Amino acid sequence: MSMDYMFDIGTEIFRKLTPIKRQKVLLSAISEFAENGYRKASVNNIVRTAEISKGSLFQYFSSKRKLFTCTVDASSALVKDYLKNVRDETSGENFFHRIEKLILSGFRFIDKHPQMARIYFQLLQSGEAPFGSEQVMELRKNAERYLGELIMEAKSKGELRRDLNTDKISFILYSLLDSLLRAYYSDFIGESSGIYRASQEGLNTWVKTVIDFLRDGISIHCETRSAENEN
Amino acid sequence: MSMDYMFDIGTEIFRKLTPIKRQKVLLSAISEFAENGYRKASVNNIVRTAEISKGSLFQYFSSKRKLFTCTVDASSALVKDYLKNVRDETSGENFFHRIEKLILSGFRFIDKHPQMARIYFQLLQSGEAPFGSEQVMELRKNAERYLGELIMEAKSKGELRRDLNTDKISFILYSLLDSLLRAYYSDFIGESSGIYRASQEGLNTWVKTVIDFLRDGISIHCETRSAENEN
DNA sequence: AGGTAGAATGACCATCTGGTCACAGTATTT
DNA sequence: AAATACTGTGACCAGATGGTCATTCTACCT
Repeated sequence: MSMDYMFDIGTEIFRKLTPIKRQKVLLSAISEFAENGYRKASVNNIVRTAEISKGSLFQYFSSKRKLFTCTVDASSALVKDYLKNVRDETSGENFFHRIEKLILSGFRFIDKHPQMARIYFQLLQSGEAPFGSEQVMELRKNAERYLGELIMEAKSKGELRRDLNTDKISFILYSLLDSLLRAYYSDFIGESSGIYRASQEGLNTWVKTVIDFLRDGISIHCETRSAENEN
Repeated sequence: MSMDYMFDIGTEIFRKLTPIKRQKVLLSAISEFAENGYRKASVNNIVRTAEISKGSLFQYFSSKRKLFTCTVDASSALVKDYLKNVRDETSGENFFHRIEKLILSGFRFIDKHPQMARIYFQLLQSGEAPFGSEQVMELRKNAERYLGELIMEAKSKGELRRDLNTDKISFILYSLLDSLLRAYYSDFIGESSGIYRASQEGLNTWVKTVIDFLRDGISIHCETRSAENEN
């Protein structure tokens, strides 16, 4: 782990640099993009904080756009790592436990890599991407596919109802998880709900609420339900 | 309705203009902001499509920022209108029916005012606002409060379980609805799920899926559930 | 030490930005 | 008809943007 995520990135010249310098440049870029989004991010700022000349930056990455896609690639490589870890570590466990661990792992990712999280979030919903929306779509599709696999596995193990549409539930589940993580990350989404920078305990009760909701919904249950359905 | 949403907006001079001209200016601004977001939106473009001089625009709205907040105000006034209508028209109906109508009303809003919807969406999650995040938070809080009232009403009518935390469920519900509407609006969110520009029929099955999910969750139910809980 | 290949540099470029203001145009009042 | 008040206008401003390239510097090879 650690710095593997910045390997196949940038031009040859960039890859010849010492790891320290490479990291300094990439971290500067990540920081600037995270803080300002793609458009307002300034290459001038990046070269200043990275302490290199502008000419060098454009020798490392042929354009601002390219530099951005590289930072995104680095970030999504890390995300995939987290996802894979959760899947492996919870293999065989109950579906709802797996989702619980997935959420907690998401919180940890945000704690450790808030700037990458920010880039990722901005990208995934504002669509303010310098490249076509296909690549953004691909990121989302990957996540939904991942959830879809968990769901199918759980269905076959009898933990979920078989009549559920996997794709639709994947979408719904993704929306929910995404929203939780965003709320943990962002003040103006999460403050009212109390998720933003919540304590471990606060997070746990939130996760419990969400899992319960996933499991059973919100209606009055069982015998009573059939009556309620008629209105 | 129709054009009421652009009344108390802009400077005195702007308000003295003929409604036609006012609308032309505001629509130009809305269009530009929707297409490019706040930052990339260009006042030069706005004055060009509105066919006024730049000097005039800055006499109507003292700054780009002010112009933006005015378009947002206009949009959110319209949104409130829609919300209020749904609440009034479904008064007394079953909770899940109300939510269903709320979603459908959301789709209609997007159909009729796609540009306003875009501005609203961008604002509410990218946080790329020219003003403090408090105002953005306020928009979201309003929506959650609205849902919270529906939920409390339903609880008191015995349609929802009393042990549910209203605030948390409001948050979850908001996330779900927001995500649905976004998917209907945006290609790169909604294409994989098939919601994007879906037919009326496609939308209906989606709404049904979501409502069912809300009602009952995804686990195996009743007798079987207690066994499942143990793993 | 001299030569050479490749990397670092920052002044410079065209273009765009939000915003201003002296002036021109047009009603309205006297 | 003259004077006054108000609105419209676009050339112009300072600043920032992404990107370039002739030049300088550095390090390795002979």
